Formats: sequence, C-alpha cells, structure tokens
Amino acid sequence: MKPAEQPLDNQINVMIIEDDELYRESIQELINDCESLQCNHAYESCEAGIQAVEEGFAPEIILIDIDLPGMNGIEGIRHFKQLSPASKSVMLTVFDDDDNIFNALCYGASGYLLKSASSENICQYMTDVLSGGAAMNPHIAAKVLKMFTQYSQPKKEYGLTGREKEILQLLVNGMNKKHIAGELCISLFTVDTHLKNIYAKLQVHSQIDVVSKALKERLI
Amino acid sequence: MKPAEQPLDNQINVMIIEDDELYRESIQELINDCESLQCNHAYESCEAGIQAVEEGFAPEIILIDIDLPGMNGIEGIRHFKQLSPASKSVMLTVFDDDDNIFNALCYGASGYLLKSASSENICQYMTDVLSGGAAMNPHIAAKVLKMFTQYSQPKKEYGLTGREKEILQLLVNGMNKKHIAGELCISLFTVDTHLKNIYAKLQVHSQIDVVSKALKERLI
DNA sequence: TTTTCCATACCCGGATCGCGGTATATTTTT
DNA sequence: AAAAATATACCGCGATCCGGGTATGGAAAA
Repeated sequence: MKPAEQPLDNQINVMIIEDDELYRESIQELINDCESLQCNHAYESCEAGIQAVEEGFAPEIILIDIDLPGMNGIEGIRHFKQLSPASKSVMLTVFDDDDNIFNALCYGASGYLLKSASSENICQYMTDVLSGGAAMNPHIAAKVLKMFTQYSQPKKEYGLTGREKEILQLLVNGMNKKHIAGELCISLFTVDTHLKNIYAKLQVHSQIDVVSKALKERLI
Repeated sequence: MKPAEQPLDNQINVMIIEDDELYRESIQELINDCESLQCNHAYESCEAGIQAVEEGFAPEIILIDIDLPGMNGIEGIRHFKQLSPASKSVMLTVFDDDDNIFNALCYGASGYLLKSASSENICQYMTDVLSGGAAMNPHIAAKVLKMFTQYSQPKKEYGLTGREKEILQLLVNGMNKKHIAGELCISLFTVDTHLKNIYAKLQVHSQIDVVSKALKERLI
C-alpha cells in the first residue's frame, strides 16, 4: 500500500489541539517528520484553534484532545465542523470509554486514536483519513461495533400478527384509532380489538407505552 | 506491536465459508501460511458449516462470504452466533454497500473485510480479532462512522424549557399526566399547561406524537 | 375433521386527553 | 423600571381511550 506522494510544497496541514505542552510538541514533531504532513498550528485550547480557523486557516485534519481546559474536545468538534466542514477531526485521547467514543463519532469525528498506541502509525492513520477512511485501531473499532449490536438489539419477538404490526406501524406514525380505521378500511371497533391484543402481547396499557416500546426496541 | 506467539500445536482454528472453489482454496492457503493460524474446515455453504459446528467443531474464527447459494452469509452469522457464541464471525466479501455492512455488524460480526484488499494483511486482521479487536479497513470503518452520524443527526432545537424537557422525559418513560404531576409534586393542571406548551413548540397534537417525535429525533 | 388462530365487528362505563380560556408570582432580559 | 419568559394553578366540554365483555366467519394447524 503505497500512499500517493505529496509534493513537498503541498503537504497536508494538520492542526493540533492539546493542552499538555510536552505531548503537543512531541506529536507536532512526529507529524512534521512525515514527509506528506506538516503542522504549523498547534494550540493548547479549542478556543485558540477556533480563532485560527475563524481567521482563515483551514487545516485538512484537526487532531484534538478530549480533556481540555475550557471547551472540551467533543464540543470542539461541533464548532470546527461548523466553521470548516471540509476539515476532518480526529480524536487523540487517553479515554476509551463508550460515551466519549460514541459522542465524538456522533458529532462527526473521522477517527478516534488512543495516545497510548498511536505514535507509531499516526502518519498512516492521517493518510487514511485524507483518502476518506477512518482512523481507528482494532480495539476502538470493536467498541464501535459493540455499540452497533447493542443498539440494534435482539429484536424481541412478541408474536404480533401481520395486521397487528400494520396497526402498530400506523400508530407510531402518529395516527389515532379513527384514522387507522379509515386507512385500513375497517371498523373502529376492529382497530380497538387489535390494539387490545397488541397491549396484551407487549404487556402495556396505553398507546404511549406501545409507541415508546416499539421505538425503543425497534419493533417497527 | 508484537503478537503473542502461538505454539504450533495450538494454532487458531479458522473456518471458511465461500462458494467459489478457487477463491476458497486460495484463502485457505493464505491462512495456513500464517504460522499462528490453521484452516482444516472450508465449506461452500452455510449449511455445511453449520453441520460441522453441530457435530462439535468450534472454530475461533469464521470467515464467511455474503453471497452464497442457499442461506446467505448474513443469516449465517446469526446461526453461528447461536450455535457457537464464542466463535467470531468475519465477513469476507465484495459488497461494500451500507445495508450489507449494517446488517452484518448488527448481527454481531467481528469484522468486515473486502476481498479486494484483504489478502495482504488477513493474518494481522485475524490476530486482531482474536485479541478482541475488530477487523475493518479504513474504508469500511468510515462507512460505519457515517452510519453513526446519520443516526444521531442534527438534534433540532425546539426551545423547550427545563421543566418541559423534564415532563417530556417522564412522558416518554410511559407516565400519564396524573403520575407526572405526582412525581414532580405539582398540580395536574400545571402538567397540562406545560404539555400544551410542548405541543405548540413541537407542533404536535397528542401524547403519541410527542413521544414518537421525541424518540425519533432523539430529543431526550 | 376438529381445533386453534386470525381478522373482523359491536357495546358500555369510567378514565383520560386536547383545547379553549384565565390568572398570578418569580426570574430573566432588555 | 418595564417587558418577556417561566412555572405555577384552575375550569369545562367534547373527543378519545381503556378494559371488560361477546360474537362470527375463514384460514391454518393438529
């Protein structure tokens, strides 16, 4: 896998946001040691980085810590996404808990690297990101996958019949019983009967509960 | 990153499910060329693989194609997960469309590799998977991330006040107005007023709609 | 062929909801 | 200091919902 060679006068601009001075400088050196990358903008806070972007600097990649004084890195992503949508944000942090990962990726981070393991192949990760890939080590990737499976869960089976599922669907779409009856061309009483059966099967006692359960458990 | 060395008599068992004979054999060779891996079980269908597992074979890793005669690979994952929960499934396919990736990962795949790009580092990916990581190239990882951001969208702001959000939360949790009043130690009339304001802000006209909208747009 | 499941339809009484008001006291903003 | 926003509380009417029934015809399963 040979990365496309970048002319020296057209290197990829990487911005670094990291409050620890020593670490910041060491990462900056690492970046500048890669011939395809350069970093002339390294800041100790999101606020400082945001100012630089507002003044017209548009880095291809923003390497950003999470635990920062003032605005944290997750919030930071949102601001950078808004100010400079083309810039790709990559988290670089010691935290590998689900919440931080989840939030960072939800706000549009293009990668999530751990400080512990990143120094060796950071250059490779950066070029991956540039070519539209995502920077993630297998450990983080596994956590992301776990969220997926958790989120899209077992899909419990309550033994709903076809008609019942149909009615559940319309209910979730905001129709009341009368409208559902009209839509399906059946009597309101029939809708009522179906709904009662649905209640029994899902063990709930109101439309609210049904809709809530259906959406939370993705029954529809 | 030095992988733990495996004694030769304790290699990792990889099962292959792939209908194309040539490709199957080439992958099998590739696996057997890795000193830490071995593959004595390569089948042309999920059904055959399932039978092997039912007869007592428990591979550490199952490499499985998607497009198969009979049961497809996505369905296959589900069966293997049930028959041998400890076995990790990795998709190996030419399809890189969102639906296939999404479904595979939802059903608990530990990785998703493209045939085009996997042959070189398949051995590394396998050891990653064994150590709890996920096998994914940056291209696939980026698609997974995109699903994340799509899923957790813009988060519209409707200008709900603190109290209103609180009531919305309780409503989504299945409480009716009377219970909410009790929970918050305020009058039922007050809950009513708040709810009316919520309706106006979200532009809906029933609790169903509120719950549905709140869950769909992840307002809570 | 009998039995069970499914979809259909109806009734009623009490509870709950939706919406139209009005009103007051604090807190925040201007 | 005046204005706006927020949280609180109350009333009544008509619509809707919930749970308890009963009932029938057809399709699927035993």
